[in-house]
Amino acid sequence: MKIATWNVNSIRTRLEHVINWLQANPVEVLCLQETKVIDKDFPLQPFLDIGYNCYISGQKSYNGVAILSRSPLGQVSAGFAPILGDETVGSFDEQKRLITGLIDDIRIICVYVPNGSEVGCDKYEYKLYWLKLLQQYLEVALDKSPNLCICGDFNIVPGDLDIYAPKASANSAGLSVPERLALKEIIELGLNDPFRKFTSEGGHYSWWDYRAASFPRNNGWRIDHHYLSLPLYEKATNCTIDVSPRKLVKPSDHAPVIVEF
DNA sequence: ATGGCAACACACTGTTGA
Repeated sequence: MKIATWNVNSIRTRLEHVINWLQANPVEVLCLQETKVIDKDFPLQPFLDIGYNCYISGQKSYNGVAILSRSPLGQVSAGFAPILGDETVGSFDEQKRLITGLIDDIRIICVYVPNGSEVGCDKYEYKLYWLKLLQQYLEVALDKSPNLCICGDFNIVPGDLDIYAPKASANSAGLSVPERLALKEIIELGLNDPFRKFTSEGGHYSWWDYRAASFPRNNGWRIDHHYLSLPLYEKATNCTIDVSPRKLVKPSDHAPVIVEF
């Protein structure tokens, strides 16, 4: 089984790329982020036509997540509130950043972690609190599901090997100590990064800035990840970043990442 | 230090992204 994640930076703009990619790479599950479209305008039919069930949670202009799956998902829900309750979550589900469903006995969670903008600003504080909620959410989810795969755009560079210029970017959102600590605490719930099971060297990235010829220079960041509970991690046979869609005309700034088990 | 590129909306400029 292959489970892929891809921040598409607008599903309507990237529709042809995603359809073509799925036809060439018929993964069981594709998790999408930054769909940037309200649910009634999501282009469902092209995905139904090629055999994917669609589960979507979108909003106007920003954010938005979706899970596409060859077989129907069970127990689908969006946002933190179905697990954590309205009182804990407050207004944090207004931004559509999490959707989940069950395939076989595997809990799939698709996330778009906030960007954070600049260290110390309101959006950065929002990101840190959002990560706290995610941690609480995962504690419950892991308790219920021994087989769990969370994947998406984490907007955090886990280690200095995961970015082309760690020192120059050290003060950027995505690298700060509190963000990395928040991710570490999430991982320590019992999750594992399958990319690092198979690849120990640096130079492998999933996002490249549109500006300054970042992609041809491979000036990238590895911020799109899967995290697997131990039973799944042990079964993982491969985890790769497919850079080919990033080479197309009008690409997303992110590349898809695929785990196989 | 700054800007560069792309997508979107109460659109031709401002905001967001990472």
